[in-house]
Amino acid sequence: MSKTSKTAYAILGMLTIEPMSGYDIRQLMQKSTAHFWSESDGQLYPALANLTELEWITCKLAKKNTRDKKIYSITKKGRTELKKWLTEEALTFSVRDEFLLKLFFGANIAPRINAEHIAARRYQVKSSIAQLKATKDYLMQEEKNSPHLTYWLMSLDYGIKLAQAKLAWCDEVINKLNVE
Amino acid sequence: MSKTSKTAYAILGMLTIEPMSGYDIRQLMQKSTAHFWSESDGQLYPALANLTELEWITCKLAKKNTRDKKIYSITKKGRTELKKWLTEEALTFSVRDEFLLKLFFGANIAPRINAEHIAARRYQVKSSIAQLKATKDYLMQEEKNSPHLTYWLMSLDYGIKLAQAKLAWCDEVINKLNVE
DNA sequence: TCGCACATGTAACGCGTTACATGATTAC
DNA sequence: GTAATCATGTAACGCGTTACATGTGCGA
Repeated sequence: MSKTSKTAYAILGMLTIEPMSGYDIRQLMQKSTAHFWSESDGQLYPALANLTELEWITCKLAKKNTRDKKIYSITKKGRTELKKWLTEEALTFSVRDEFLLKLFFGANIAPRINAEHIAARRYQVKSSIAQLKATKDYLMQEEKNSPHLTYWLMSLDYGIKLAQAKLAWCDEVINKLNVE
Repeated sequence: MSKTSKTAYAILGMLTIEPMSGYDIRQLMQKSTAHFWSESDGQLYPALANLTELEWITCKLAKKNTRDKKIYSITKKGRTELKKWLTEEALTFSVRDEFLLKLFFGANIAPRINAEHIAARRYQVKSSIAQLKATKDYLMQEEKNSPHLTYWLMSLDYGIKLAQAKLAWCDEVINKLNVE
């Protein structure tokens, strides 16, 4: 197991929800953790093979009509490793926001162009709020009894709160640039 | 020039503030853009050499006492390229927050442990707010006449607003976990 | 019948980090 | 005298993305 990559744990975590295929995991990540964590295909599939070899997960072939599908489940060993990781302090945190980097150097171009960039960002943020809220409503209806619900809602509320702060900031700075 | 890396532009932008050494650029990044953008030594120094070769920047040796120091300046060509980039829409945006990933899977461990993680995070966020505010105060006093000030304050306000939202979220979810 | 969603993977590439190497100066 | 800061770089490594390869099933 690699010492720095968290891909394995992201997979293990997803498999505590229910047994899933690699494709399902990717879909679920895009719907649920994308606003703070994501993995690409090139990470996911090799990691699944590796975890199977380690016996942290097992694989069962499912015939879905004529097409094969690999359904992965977490093992006892896998659960132990996951819990160990969940208990440790989180260290990895990285952001790279090209938009803010450009704005930081905004004095080099016309205020109008910066204002346009902010307006575009505002639109994106607004869409993301709508999407996060829709997911929240969906979960509260469809996953009422899931033991995961509390934590899923927490991570969603985090995303919503941050996005709302971003929105408020956009409005504030657009005003500042327009009066200049 | 690489098509995906923004290191070159981050350097060019910094050099529009004033001529600087590689060491200065790194220091400045850590003090100013770290909350949304950063570069490591292994990116910075080769990029400086590369940009000099392209004539987007120039290099002058400064004798600081007996020790050599390379002071870089942005060229006209460099300014043109920077402005071009600043005008284009920002595309790169990535976050990886291990803390939130762990919380998302929090149902697998005791609520108390999750609460502890959140408390640790709360402390970090609080420190970062203090630091961002201190930087803001410093800039408003010491850079009153800089043409960059408006944009620097905007990026700081972004960081402060977001951190405050994070703080509010921490308080909210800690309460939720404690009453359970 | 055309395109999209489902489904699993591999290979190349290069970005970005970490550790290493070196040495001067300054503050305690 | 010794630890921290100033100062510049290189080399190895591997994480993570992107593009490629392949094929099925289904709805319009």
